[in-house]
Amino acid sequence: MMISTRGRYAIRLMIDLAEHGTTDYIRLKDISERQDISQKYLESITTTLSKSGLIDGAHGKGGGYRLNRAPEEYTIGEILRTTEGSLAPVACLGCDAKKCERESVCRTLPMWEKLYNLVNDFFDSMTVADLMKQDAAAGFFGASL
Amino acid sequence: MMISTRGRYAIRLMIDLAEHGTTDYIRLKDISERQDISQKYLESITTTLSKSGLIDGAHGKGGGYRLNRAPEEYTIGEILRTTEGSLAPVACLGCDAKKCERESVCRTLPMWEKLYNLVNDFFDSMTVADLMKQDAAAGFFGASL
DNA sequence: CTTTTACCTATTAACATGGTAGGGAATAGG
DNA sequence: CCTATTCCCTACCATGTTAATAGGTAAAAG
Repeated sequence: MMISTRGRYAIRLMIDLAEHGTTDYIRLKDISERQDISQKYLESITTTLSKSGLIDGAHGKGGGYRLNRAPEEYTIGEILRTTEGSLAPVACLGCDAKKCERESVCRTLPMWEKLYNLVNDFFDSMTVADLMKQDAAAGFFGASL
Repeated sequence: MMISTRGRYAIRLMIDLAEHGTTDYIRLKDISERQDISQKYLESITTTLSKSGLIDGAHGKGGGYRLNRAPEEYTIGEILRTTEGSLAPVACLGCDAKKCERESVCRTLPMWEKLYNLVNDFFDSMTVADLMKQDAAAGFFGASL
């Protein structure tokens, strides 16, 4: 397992925001009902996204959340790295990497690094807008590779 | 995190076996010392690998473990799937996938499936022999992609 | 029949995941 | 000002996974 519910819910939340609010603020309550995710759990995710500047929150009546940019300007990689911390496949890579003393003789490190790049490039190559466009039944992913 | 110590140790163990024993059995004690991994922990990994037919174990004096095939006939994907269970990036994919009722309307599932294939193909495209050949200081991975 | 090795079955400490609970602070509308 | 609404913040918890350790049993060699 690599991507937890946090990251996956974050993506669904961003898509929901993109679909339902262009300029208006969207209440968490509505997103919670539409996406069938606990409002309390969503709160912890929006807090992270808001602090990182991905979304904008407004208090009080008429408040809620709103995207700060156009959907095509959010890469999935950015969303996942914000909510999951790092997409590193092993402990010796990524932001909170613990230095390994076998690093200089490690025969597998180059492999992990290559995969790390592969995964980052994969997620950075698609945006929230891309996921909106696709039809669930016959996604455009089916064709290529 | 995606690959735990179990899978990483398994790869190192297979490389060690490939390097030190062509026909002879290699004692776990020696591997443990060379790789600096607890012998007891290695035991739990060799049990899995042995049951799946990747390696062959022999009791008593002169016993130990041995590869069943040539190093170039073991893909890294096979080793990792054996020890880690599945390389699925999310809970709704892989061997122990929990059926999701949103599957038919899920906008992100095709993305996870594509990544899943990407990761499996990545690990299936390289063998134990490939990792043996490469020099740690300047691996051949550095060049491509 | 003793040594050496693999093999088997627990148990454990630490950590991550996936939430829940209970408020506080700000804003809008009256 | 007052009240409802909404985001925001801190703490807590139940469960599962990870990364081992412990203590044995079985088989093979000599």
